[in-house]
Amino acid sequence: MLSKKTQYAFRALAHLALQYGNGPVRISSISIEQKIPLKFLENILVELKNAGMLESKKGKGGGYVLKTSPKKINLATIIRIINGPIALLPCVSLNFYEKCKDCDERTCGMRKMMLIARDATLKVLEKKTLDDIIKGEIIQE
Amino acid sequence: MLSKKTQYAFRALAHLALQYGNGPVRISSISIEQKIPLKFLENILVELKNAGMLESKKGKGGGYVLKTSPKKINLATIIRIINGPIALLPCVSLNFYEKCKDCDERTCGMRKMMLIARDATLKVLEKKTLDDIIKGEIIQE
DNA sequence: TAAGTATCCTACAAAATTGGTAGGAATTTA
DNA sequence: TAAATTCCTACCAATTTTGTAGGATACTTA
Repeated sequence: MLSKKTQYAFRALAHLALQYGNGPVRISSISIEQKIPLKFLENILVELKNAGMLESKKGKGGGYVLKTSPKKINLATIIRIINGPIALLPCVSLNFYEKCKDCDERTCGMRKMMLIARDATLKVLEKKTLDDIIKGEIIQE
Repeated sequence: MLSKKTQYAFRALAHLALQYGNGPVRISSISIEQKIPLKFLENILVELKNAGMLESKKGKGGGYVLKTSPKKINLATIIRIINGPIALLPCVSLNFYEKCKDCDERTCGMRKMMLIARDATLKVLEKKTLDDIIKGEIIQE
């Protein structure tokens, strides 16, 4: 399951996606509108910035902006930055690979299954973007 | 990611799958051959038993046995017993559903994406079985 | 029925992770 | 220089994970 932190990250990014093109958005306004603890949100946004997903500006008129179009930011990338591996086992992770001990990868049956599961999940998460999320939000009258 | 406990469960179940039809297998022999801490393994096997996946017999000649054929035990079921939800968010979980606050499910774009991801993952995990795991283990000469 | 064998139950606890807070430093704008 | 805003370091409480300890319960055999 995604951590609460990751869910906050998604909400914050969706917020920024809706404001894309309108200049910097302050942490405090994201915090209030999305109901995310301010100081916790600070940490999250800095992480996303260090990972290259956001740009920031300090001082008056400052805030955060998506570095690229919401259409170019896929969900797998976001999850990897804040949550970590998407695969179910370290030994089948593309970005966080770790060998498991007491197991020969050539002969490990579990690994083979988890590879198939990972590919199925990734196919979705790498295709869907922030833009798909905000398009999914139906505006009520 | 799957917890270590879940990985132990898989190893123990694969072990039992290989012995399927040969009568009860003692915890201690699984513990030794699969290198799983004995007392921890006890807890895991009791959980699997209480969930209806295993049968046990006490006393001499006792041990654990798969209740049904390895072909009928799919990976999603195992994960749910020991690890919990497979979905990435509680609000898209079939077996561990929880409503998320501050979000209208009819209009939540993130939920829609996570539903698609869940379905893709489940399609694999519900189809693959313990038997697929042991068939995947190539015997070396 | 007694001894031996094996699972089952309850409780505890160390270590790691998660979720969050505090306070101030650095930078930008006016 | 003052105000606004992000950025950095450190800390901390709650929860989850990964076990361990010790004995109770049940079954088998003699």
